[in-house]
Amino acid sequence: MAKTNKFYITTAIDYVNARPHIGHAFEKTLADALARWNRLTGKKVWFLTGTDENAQKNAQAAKEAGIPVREFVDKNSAIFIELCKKLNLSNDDFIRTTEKRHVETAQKIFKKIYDKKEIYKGKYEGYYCTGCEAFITEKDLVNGKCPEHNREPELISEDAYFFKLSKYKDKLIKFVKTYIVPEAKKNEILARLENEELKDLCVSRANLGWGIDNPVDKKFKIYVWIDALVNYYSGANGNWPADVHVIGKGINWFHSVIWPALLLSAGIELPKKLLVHGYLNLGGKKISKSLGNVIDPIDLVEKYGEDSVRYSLLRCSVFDDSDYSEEILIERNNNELANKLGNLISRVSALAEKYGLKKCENKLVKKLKLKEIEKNMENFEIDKALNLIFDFIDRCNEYVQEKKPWESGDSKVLYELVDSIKSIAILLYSFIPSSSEKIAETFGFKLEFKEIKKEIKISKIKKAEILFKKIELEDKLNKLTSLREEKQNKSYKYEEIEGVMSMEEVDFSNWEKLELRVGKIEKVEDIENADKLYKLTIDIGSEKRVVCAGIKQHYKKEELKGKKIILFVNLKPRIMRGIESKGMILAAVNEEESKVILISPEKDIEIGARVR
RNA sequence: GGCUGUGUAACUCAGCGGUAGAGUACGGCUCUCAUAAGGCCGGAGUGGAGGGUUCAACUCCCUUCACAGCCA
Repeated sequence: MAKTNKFYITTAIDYVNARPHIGHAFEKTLADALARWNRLTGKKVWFLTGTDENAQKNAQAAKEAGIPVREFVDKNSAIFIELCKKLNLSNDDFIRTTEKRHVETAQKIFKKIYDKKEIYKGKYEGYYCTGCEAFITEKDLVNGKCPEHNREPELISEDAYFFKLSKYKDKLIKFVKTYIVPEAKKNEILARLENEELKDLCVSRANLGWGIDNPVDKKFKIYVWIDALVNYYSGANGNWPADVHVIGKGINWFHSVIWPALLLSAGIELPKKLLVHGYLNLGGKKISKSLGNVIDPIDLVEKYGEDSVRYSLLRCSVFDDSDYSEEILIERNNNELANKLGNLISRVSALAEKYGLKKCENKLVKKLKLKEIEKNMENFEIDKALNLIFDFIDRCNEYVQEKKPWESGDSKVLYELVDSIKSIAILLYSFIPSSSEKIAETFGFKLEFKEIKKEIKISKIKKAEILFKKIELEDKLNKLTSLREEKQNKSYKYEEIEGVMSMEEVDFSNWEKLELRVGKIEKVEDIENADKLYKLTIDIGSEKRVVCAGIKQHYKKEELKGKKIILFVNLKPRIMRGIESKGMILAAVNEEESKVILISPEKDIEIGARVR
């Protein structure tokens, strides 16, 4: 593959019907790190991100909020722009699909494919869910409602425009092999391409007033495929084809199959790579708005600073799902940024101020695996590159310990250390840019990749300011508690809507879904700061469960221990006071809740017995 | 339901046919240049479960369980 000197990278564009969550921040930060890295290594970079604003979903959300759509999307996309600034992203452009440049390009491409007779008019019949913005098949309906949005879809039979996706199957199979990273995600698409029949794709929808007009038939709008995907092309600013599209695994199919097919049809060059990243989980649960476990990334940056947030995000696995939480951020900030890196800068700058530097061969820097880091970055393995950089930081701290420059006053050792720090700061520039800038300023070097190989110029060094403040335990607890409460309220609300706790009559199939079993309480523990809750460890035969129960005011620990009770074992787990509660024990409760009486089997029976 | 992936120390994860690794947390020792930081040592795991292939399996194959994702 010929090496070009340009690097065009994009992120997925975001729906603006809600505030950005941490997943958005993750993807953008990943892309930014890659953009900055390539810029650093001398490429001409174009980094594009943006918002998807033409979706009917936005019109709907605006209606619910009671403001004009235009105003609604302006306001919300502004929040995404703010997020980019807060995260110190180096994006060269920010595209909004309501912009003229995009609307015109999308129409041009639609027309081009239409003229080629690969978009044709046909009939579409089916259930349309306005939440999904898609037709859903009858078998996916639950009680006649879309399971994801809990609303009834409309039965629509209408004229529609279709794209001949099927035509490109073979070309796509070939293309995808060099396109998708990582392997697992590639195989997923390949398997489907090879085994399933490609159906033609509906590329129009009825004109409901909001969206991009279908250029060949004003009764229609352009549907999301062409509308949204084309942003990468309309925002390319002469840099097409894209070198990397960074996307989440949920939209792999669209980017691996639909997007290239559209481009092939329109006679446009194909993008080079598709980086499919994993999702962030919060406490083991998928982050989703409906669950209410959203961390607002803008708040996070305001609390902890952009580099701590960026670093903690970039430390997550690129390809696999990872756990993310405020605790993890704090841990990484304190241990890695403050204790290891920050402290190294601090101690070396102090020693350098005192004893000065003396030029010599830098043996220490040989332990830096530069080639490997470069290779990792080429393969988008940011997490691995960071591992290697931080390994080297450890080596530097060990070196200080070993050589004891505070005793020897050895200015050669200090030279080696400062020169090594130079490499570290340059390598970290893509990840924690403003911190790298501060380090460069302290030691007087330029943040350019080629400087790694050059000897550092000796200059007068002054002890550095604190780079990363440690986050206090007290702060940490307060913040986490408030976040957690917020989460609990939201998720409780969600459950209510679901009707799980409602008093309506239920039919047998609903009852059947609930799994009640006999369990034995093995352990009873207090939970810090909780005056009503006990943490119970319950043996249910097949396993042991941790369940939180609000019965502290009604039962003593001794009363509970060894007791056999009945519990729900297939309830959705819930985080209570930071403990994941996997189940709920049954109790009879009177109106004013003064009496809470646990339900026990009337005679002895095996642990794990089903109650029905 | 079909397909794909994941399951390794208390936690977060790495590795991968050849005597189980890192970081954090925890316990002990130690230095004092530094952000009560650093360094050293230590405990810790029947590698989801069960089979098979092999001289040898966490690593390959099969089955099973749990979780996650995709199904246009």
